[in-house]
Amino acid sequence: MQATVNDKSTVAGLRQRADAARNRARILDAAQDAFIEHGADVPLDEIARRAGVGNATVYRHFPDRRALVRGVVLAVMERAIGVATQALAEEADPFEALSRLVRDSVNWKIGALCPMLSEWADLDEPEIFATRERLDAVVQSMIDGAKAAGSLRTDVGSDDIMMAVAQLVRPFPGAGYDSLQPFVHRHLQLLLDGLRAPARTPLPGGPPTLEDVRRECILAASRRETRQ
Amino acid sequence: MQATVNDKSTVAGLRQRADAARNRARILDAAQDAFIEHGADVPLDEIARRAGVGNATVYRHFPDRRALVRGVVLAVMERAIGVATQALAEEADPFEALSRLVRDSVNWKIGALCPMLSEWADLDEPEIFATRERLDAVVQSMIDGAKAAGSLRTDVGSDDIMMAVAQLVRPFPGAGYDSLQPFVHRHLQLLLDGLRAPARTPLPGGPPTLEDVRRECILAASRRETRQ
Amino acid sequence: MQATVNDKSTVAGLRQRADAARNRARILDAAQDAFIEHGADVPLDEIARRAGVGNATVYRHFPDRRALVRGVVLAVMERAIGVATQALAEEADPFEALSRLVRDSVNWKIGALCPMLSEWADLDEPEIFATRERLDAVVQSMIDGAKAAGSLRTDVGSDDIMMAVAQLVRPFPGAGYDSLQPFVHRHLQLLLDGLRAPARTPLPGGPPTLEDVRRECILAASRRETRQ
Amino acid sequence: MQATVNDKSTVAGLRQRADAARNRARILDAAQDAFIEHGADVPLDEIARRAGVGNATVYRHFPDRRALVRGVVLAVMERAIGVATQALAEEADPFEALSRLVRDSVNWKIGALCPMLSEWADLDEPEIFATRERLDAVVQSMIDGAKAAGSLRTDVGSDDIMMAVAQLVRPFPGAGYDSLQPFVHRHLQLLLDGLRAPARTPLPGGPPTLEDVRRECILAASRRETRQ
DNA sequence: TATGAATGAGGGTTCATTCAT
DNA sequence: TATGAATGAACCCTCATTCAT
Repeated sequence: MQATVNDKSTVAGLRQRADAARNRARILDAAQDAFIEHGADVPLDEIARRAGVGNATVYRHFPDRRALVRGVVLAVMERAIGVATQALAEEADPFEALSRLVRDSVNWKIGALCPMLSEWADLDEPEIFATRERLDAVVQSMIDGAKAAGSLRTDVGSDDIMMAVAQLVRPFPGAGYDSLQPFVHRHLQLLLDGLRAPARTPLPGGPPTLEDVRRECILAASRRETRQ
Repeated sequence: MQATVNDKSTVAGLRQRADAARNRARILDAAQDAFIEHGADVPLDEIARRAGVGNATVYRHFPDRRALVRGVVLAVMERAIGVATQALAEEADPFEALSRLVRDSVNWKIGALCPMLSEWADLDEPEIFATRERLDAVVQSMIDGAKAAGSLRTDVGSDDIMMAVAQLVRPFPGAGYDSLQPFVHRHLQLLLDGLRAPARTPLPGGPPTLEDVRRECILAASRRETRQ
Repeated sequence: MQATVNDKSTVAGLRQRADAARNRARILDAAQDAFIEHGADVPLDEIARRAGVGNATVYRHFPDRRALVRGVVLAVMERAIGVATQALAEEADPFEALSRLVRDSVNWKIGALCPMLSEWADLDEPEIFATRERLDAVVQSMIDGAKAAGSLRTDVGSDDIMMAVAQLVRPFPGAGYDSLQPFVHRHLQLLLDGLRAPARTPLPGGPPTLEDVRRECILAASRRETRQ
Repeated sequence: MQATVNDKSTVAGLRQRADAARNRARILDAAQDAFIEHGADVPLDEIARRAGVGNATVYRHFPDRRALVRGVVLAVMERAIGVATQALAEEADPFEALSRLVRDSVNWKIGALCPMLSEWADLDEPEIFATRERLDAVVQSMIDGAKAAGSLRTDVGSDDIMMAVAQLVRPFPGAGYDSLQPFVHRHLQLLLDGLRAPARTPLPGGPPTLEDVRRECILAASRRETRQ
């Protein structure tokens, strides 16, 4: 599964040296934790230090911060797909499967998706896009099942839910992941209760998608450029 | 009301110059938006640029980042108190008052409270503390009324709600406030639906407070220092 | 005596306002102490603070740091001339008069001449030059008398002595004037003992003058420019 | 001998790269001259420029100004120890050995010890302390010998002499080392003549030590803090 | 005139990135 | 390939100087 996450490795099936592969994995792990704890702006030297390699080694594996963010984001989404797939397979009630995914989001470290929402990720990059489609697909099947079973309100979309979860499990800036612990499971539960059918009040507007957000971001960015 | 938010201004009744007052307000506004969009670590030069003043002018009004954070946090809380007080006075149903406060949070920019949870804020500073008590008091009276009226679930606390709202209306990093528009009102409505009595499922743990979060943040920071 | 020390004041005999004159004196006093304690690079705002005036008032009286340095240097030299003249008049033995001037140099704050030796003073400026000539004259008469009396070695010049004194009473950088107290009077006494006739060993070279130093400084500066 | 002066180099026998060692030496040399010419507050960028390296390279070798001051002070003291030891070994007359050390002080650049008296040096740091003890020991043995031989006045201490020498060979601020040439050897000779036995006049007070100066400096600094 | 306010330039320091071993 | 070293740009903050009241 990790094998699909490659930057320079396994180009044309070229097997990379064992120690190089090990370094790559250690860098990704270190980066994931560092992103969660310090945000996407953490010094790369800090990541190198955590991984126990020289800073230039980080650059060999990931030419810049974007590439590193990309690697981490792909790894996290793969993990999420795994969790969701398993939940869907093991839970009879689709709403329960969704709940499990949401509640578990702290454990599979959806928080490491933070940089995905920062300026450092390119959501349109093909592999990111494809992986996100696969994640969406499994979440969507949960949602469809739960709506059909009458346990999930029908006016929400898959991105509605994923975005709300991502917001709620996002650590406060400069605070680190632990700062969420006292609240996050309560917040997620409030959200799940709000998602239950029947809907207590209608939601304003229609279900938007991540693309809508991206459009806004791009607009905002261009406005910012103009201002300068 | 804003008059209580002063750092160097109106000390001992000394009227400050009109242009200085104007600059101070512009800096606060710029800082508020910049904190929301980029977090508490945004370069002060960026804030100066947005405010249309030289960087040293920022330092004249606010001797360091802490002072600037303090000014923004105080201003936001004052605004929130105003909104909440008015809602409480005008709405017959206390849950409706709470809903109005929550829905309006995008307008009074609760997101600017983010830096309050960073290392740059001192929640124990007297004026901050007093203002927070006043805000808590009015929110708490909403909550108490709504619980008494049987419209709000009884297992939530005031900080539960404020924190969840703050998370949901926080813009994506580097994205700007507008990026939330497609989602934010839906998310807030989902939250409000989840807050309705009767509670559909129990919340895990007991209602925590901002202090619990602060404690975690400080612990994390000290752990970070230790590691180095 | 102070009346000769003027920058913009008493232009064409125009009497300045009493409060302006008072401010000017306070600024000079504050600058003198600040220069002694912190060196010629002390912030002008600090001087304004000590003088109890606004910073712009300093600029009104002294358009830039050079002018302020000039004012202080002139005042100190005037004081030195006074001390020397009096010593010459009161002491029968000219070497004793010289000793008194040297020993007293700490009191009349020759240390405030520090900035004269920094990049901030222009020794060729007419009034500075003239005042220095007057000081040299009185010192020279002491020296001539002492040499004639056979108590001062004959191979020293007036600038030899003044420079050595200035060096010995110069506070250590960043240290302030008090740091000298434990040593300075011993050092000055060692110097005076070394000046006694008969000379125990000949001095290398001939007696140089301040101008020789200036020539070296200018050469060094031009070399520095070239290097860049 | 220089080998004992290391900060990061040769830790646990780890050989550092040749170019890094070269840079380190060039930075130390440049810093030494810059300290002599401009004092301990000279911009580090200026030092980097003189050394022909980027400013960040200075920071790599010396994490802050204190470390750089420490490196320079250690190097100078080592050099002084070398000169003094050799003089003591080669000169039969101990006063002559002392004279040679004093006259040579311009060459071994005792002036670079200035920052030792600023806020940037920590005289209690173990290696500094130990090196100073070694320097004191050799100077003291000169002095003891010369006193015993009846050629040095008995009321002076080792720090008396070293401090006076340091003062006399200190270049004028902004002037560069060369500006001293016309005077410095004459001043040093005057001092040596004043040091000869028998003493022509008694010295005021008792022989103080560097520690006395440090105490004054620290007191002055604290007073300065208090005033603010 | 005296003053508080504004500002641009510069110094200290960190960090992403490139280079040389 | 992996690494320590080097560097320039950016940020925070201070200060000399100018401006507006």
